[in-house]
Amino acid sequence: MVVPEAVEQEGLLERIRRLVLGGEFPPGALLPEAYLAQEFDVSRTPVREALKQLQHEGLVEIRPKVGTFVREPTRREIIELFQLKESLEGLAASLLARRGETPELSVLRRNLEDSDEAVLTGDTEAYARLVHEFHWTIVRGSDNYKLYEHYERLMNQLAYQRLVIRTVEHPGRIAASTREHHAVLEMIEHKDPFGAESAMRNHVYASSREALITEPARERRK
Amino acid sequence: MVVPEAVEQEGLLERIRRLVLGGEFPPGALLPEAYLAQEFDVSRTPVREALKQLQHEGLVEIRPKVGTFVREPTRREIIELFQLKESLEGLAASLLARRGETPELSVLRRNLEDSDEAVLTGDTEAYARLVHEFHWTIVRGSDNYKLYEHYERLMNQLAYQRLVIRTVEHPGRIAASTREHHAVLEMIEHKDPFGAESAMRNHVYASSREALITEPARERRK
DNA sequence: GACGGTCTTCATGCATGCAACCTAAGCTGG
DNA sequence: CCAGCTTAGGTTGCATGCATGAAGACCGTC
Repeated sequence: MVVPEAVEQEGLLERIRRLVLGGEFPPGALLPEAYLAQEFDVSRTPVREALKQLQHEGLVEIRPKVGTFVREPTRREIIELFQLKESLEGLAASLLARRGETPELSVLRRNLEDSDEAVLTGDTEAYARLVHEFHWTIVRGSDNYKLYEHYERLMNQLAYQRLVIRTVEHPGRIAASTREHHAVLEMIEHKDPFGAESAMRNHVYASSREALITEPARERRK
Repeated sequence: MVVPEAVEQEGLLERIRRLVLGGEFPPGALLPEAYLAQEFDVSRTPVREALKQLQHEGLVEIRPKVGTFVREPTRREIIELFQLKESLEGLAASLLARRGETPELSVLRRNLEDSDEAVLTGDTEAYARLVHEFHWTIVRGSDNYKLYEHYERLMNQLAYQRLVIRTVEHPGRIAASTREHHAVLEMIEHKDPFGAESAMRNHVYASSREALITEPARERRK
């Protein structure tokens, strides 16, 4: 699947998004247009356009005439987003299972081999990367680009990178997660859409529960 | 559920979106910033911001240095979007079935009564409106605002209004659709999340097949 | 008549300037 | 000492001007 990325101005949006997701600015911090403009050596106009995008993605909050602030999803929103994640990834697994032999399948097989090894060696960093690849490969393998787009948006809203790191650190979770991944791939290889969807949803649900346990219940700015 | 709508500049985005969805400009037509600016009595800057939003929603295509054009989804994209619709509405029905007695349930009951009457009297216009309300009520009743947001975005991409009109005109479809609506509500009232999801997905799938049959396979601008 | 090159026209992309407005700090009076 | 008001600083919101670039028309030539 081709993932077009216009280099033109999308670069700026990407860079600002990375800035926000990367945690360079703590949640609640002010993101002045002028600063970003100077930082990226452009004028305020394209910065404004990018920030408006990020607002619609839910990553920042623009308080009119006041400023743009880094937004942190509430616990409730995270739960809501994980429910969506479960549904979308379930759909992706189902669609992938319907397809014939695709390049994504060999990627998944290789991924699980590497994951097994990462579990044995205790390389949590590599494991986190492989988990990431596993999920994205399934979504890309669904051969549904609109699903891919919505999933991308969803992941951006989840500020996923910050969450998954903590989740992976749980000792027992890694082994369980790997087993679930194997189960998902097995269903896909058996061309069982329903089973694949079910396995995927179970996996996402279990994974989200872990993430929510780790996630402290913090609220801010009434 | 509260649906906040900032009146500030969202009004402009909404109005331009309505212009595009309403079919005032045929697909492929040029949407000059200057024209829109004059039409809505603002400068080009806010118009540009709104158009960039619509581009990310998939409603328009901005060809750099050339112009902004109304985009028509391809047949393949419509299929992809309907698959997403099936998944999201299935999730919504499932979540609604998990909830206790909510105001949305009485809305749905009333909706089906009115629908039955519209079927008898052959009032297709009222029926189309009721179908619209039925689906949105379920999504709102899911009590998942992120789902609501993604669904809204999905529906915008589907340019739904143009599609559903043609679908409803099929004679046999209306009766079947009503039966399916009743089945969905029954599952929800029985607090059967799995059954509700299943019934909803079946309904959306059947409805999408009708829409795709009616939809001519047209492609444009290679 | 057809083809190639140039040129005009037009729309976007971005920088900049100014006004509106919100926030907070400081000041004054009680 | 505190409360209310005033004022100054800062940030966004929008209008405007200019440069860039693309697409089509037009003209000259073969």
